[in-house]
Amino acid sequence: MSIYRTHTCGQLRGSDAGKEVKISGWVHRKRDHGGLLFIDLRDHYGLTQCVINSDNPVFAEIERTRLENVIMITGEVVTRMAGTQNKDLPTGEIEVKIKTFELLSSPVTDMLPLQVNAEENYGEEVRLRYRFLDLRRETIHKNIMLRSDVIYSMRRRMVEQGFREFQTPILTASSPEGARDFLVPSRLHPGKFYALPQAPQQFKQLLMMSGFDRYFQIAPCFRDEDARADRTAGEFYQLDMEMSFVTQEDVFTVMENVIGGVFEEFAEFTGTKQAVSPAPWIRIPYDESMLKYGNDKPDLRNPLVIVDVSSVFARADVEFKAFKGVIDKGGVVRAIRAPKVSDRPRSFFDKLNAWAQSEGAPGLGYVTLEGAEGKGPIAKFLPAGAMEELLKLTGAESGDAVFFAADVADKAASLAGKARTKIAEEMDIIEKNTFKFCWVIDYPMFELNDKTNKIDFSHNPFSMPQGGLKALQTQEPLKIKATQYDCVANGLELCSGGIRNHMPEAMEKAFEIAGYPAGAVQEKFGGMYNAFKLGAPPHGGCAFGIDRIIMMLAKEPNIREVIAFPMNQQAEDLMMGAPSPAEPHQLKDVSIKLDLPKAAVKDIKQAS
RNA sequence: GCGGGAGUAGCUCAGCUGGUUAGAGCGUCGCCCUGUCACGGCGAAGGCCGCGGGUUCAAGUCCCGUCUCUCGCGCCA
Repeated sequence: MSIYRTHTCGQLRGSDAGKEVKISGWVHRKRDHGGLLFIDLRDHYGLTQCVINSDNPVFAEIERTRLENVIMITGEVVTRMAGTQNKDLPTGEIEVKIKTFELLSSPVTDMLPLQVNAEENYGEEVRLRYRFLDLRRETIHKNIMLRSDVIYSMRRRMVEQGFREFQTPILTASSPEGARDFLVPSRLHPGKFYALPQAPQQFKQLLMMSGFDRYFQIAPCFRDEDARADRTAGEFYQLDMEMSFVTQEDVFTVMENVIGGVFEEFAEFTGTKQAVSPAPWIRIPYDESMLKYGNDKPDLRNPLVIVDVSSVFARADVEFKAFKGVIDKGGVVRAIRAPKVSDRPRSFFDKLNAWAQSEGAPGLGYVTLEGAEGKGPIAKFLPAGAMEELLKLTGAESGDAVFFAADVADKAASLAGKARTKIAEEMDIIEKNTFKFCWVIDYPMFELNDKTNKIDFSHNPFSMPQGGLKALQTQEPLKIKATQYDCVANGLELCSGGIRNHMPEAMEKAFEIAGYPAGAVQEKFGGMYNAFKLGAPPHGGCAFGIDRIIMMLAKEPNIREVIAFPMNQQAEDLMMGAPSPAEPHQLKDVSIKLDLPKAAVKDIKQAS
C-alpha cells in the first residue's frame, strides 16, 4: 500500500462510509466557518471534501494551510448528512473527517500567478510561464488526458489494421522542398548541419521498400514557420502511415476506420454528442471543390454551394458592365444561392456588402427573387431570358437570394468561398454537433508559379502522376493530376497524402518538368533513388495532424489548449527559457561564430 | 515583414466628453463565524495605469514613438 494514500480524491463513495482512509492532494478550496473547516482536496482523479472541527488539535495548523499546498490527511469516511450532499461531485455523498494532517510540499508562500480553482481566461503569457499551474486546471487537464486517450486509440486501431509502429531519425538531412528547416550543427563535421524532420516522408517510403508493408508512427514533425491559432510554432505531431501494394481507395478505407473510429469513440467528450460522417466519406475532386466551395478544404456543414454563372453575364442581352468587363478579361462570375432570405431587412444585404468590401472586393452583388421576378441592385440588368438561365444554374426559387462574386478565376473562387461561409453564418444554417468528413482528391501535379511564371510541383514531388510516366511524357503539365489527396473535416485540413511515385524514370521526368536539372532526383533523394531502382513496391499513405484532431474533439479554438507545453506565438518557451544563447564553448564545439543582426538578442526570462 | 485587438493591484477586469485621494471580484494578511461546497461578515496591505516623449493649469484618459502578448496576412511541399 502507498505510504501516501489508500484512495484517490475521486474514488470514495457512499459505500466506503466507515473506512479509515488516507488521501493526498492539493488544497483546491477552503471554506472556513470558524469552528468548522471544509477543504476540497484535489488530485488528478477528482475532488473530495474533507472536514475538520476545532476540537481536533491540528485544527489551527490546517486552518493556516494555503491553496495549492500539497497535503496528506487521514480520517474516516462519513456519509454526509441529508441535505448537505453534493450531486455535482462524484464523491459528493461522502466527506472525510480529518484526524491527522501532514504538509507534503514546501508551503506555498508566493502569490499564485493564476488561480487553479477558477475557469477564467487568463492571459497566454502567464499561463505558459506557469504552465504547471495552468495544467492543474480542470479543462486543460482533461484536454491533455483526451490527447493521451486519442493517441492510445490511434495506436490500437492502427495495430488492429495490421500496422506496426516504427521510429525514424530526428537528426536527419534537410529536405529541399517545403517549409524552413530547423538546423542542428554537427560537431564532428564542422560546417555541416542536421535538419529536424518536417515529416518522416522519405523514411516511411524507405520502410516500404524495405518490405515492412504497413508502417505507422506518432511522428514529431518540425517546421520553422510562424504559428497560427490552429498551428503551433515549431513542432507538431502526426499520425503518419504508409502501406504497400495499395490504391488510394485502400488508404481511405483504412483511415476511415481508424480516424472515423477515433472520432466516434470521443464524440461525446465535450458533453454533447457529435455525429460523425459514416464511411465511405465523400470524395470531392480538387477542381470541383475549388468551384463549389471556393477552396480545397470544404466545410460540408455549410449547405450552400457555389456555381459558375459566367454564361449568364456573357449573354448578349445582359448589359451589366461590371461583370461583363471581368468576363471579357478572362474572368468568371460565381454565384451562391441563399434560400429564403428575400424578406431579410436591407441591413442583412448591406452588412454582407460591407463585409465583402472589407475583404477587398468591390462589393457583394445580389438579386432577390419574388416569383419569377428579380429585385435588388443587379436585377434590372437581367432580362427574362437571363434570369431564367440564372435560376436554372443556381436552382434558386421565389424567396431566395443569389449573391455574386466576379473576378479572375482563383480570386472569384476565394471570395465566393469566404462569402459562402459568411452568408451561412449570417443565416445561421451551419450544421451543429457534427463532424463532416471528406476526401479532396485529384490535386494537380503542377502549378504555375505566378511570381516566376515557371512550373512548380503544386503539392508534393513524391506523389505519382495519374497516368504515370506516360502522362508526364504526353500531357500538358498543368492538366496532369496527381494521386494526391487531403482529408478535410468541418473545413479543417486534417491530413495530406498520396500514392507515391515509386518509378525512378517517372520521378526524373516529373522533376525535369518542374525545371530541375538532370540528376536532381539522385542528388536530392539519393537513398530513395537507389531504393527505387532496386525493387520498390507501389505504395502510398498519409499523415493526420494529431493536435488538430484533438482540438476538434475538445472543441477548442486554439491548438495550445491541447498541448501540454506549447511555445508561444514567437516560438519561445517562457517556462524553460527557450531558445537561449549558447555558451561560447558550445559554439566552439560546433565551429560556429555568431554574426547577429543589430537588433539585440532577447533574453527570455525564466519563471522565478 | 505587414495589418487588427489588447496591456490599470499577484490574477480577471471596470475606470464616461481629460478634473480632487485610480475602483471591484478572486487571492494574500488580521478578526468574527459549526454544515459549507464560488460559504458568509468586518477590516487591512497591495498600483511606475507596459515604457519613453509631447499637448495641457491638469493625462490611466488626447497625440507621437516604442516594447510585449494575441488574432490574421505573408509563410506553412
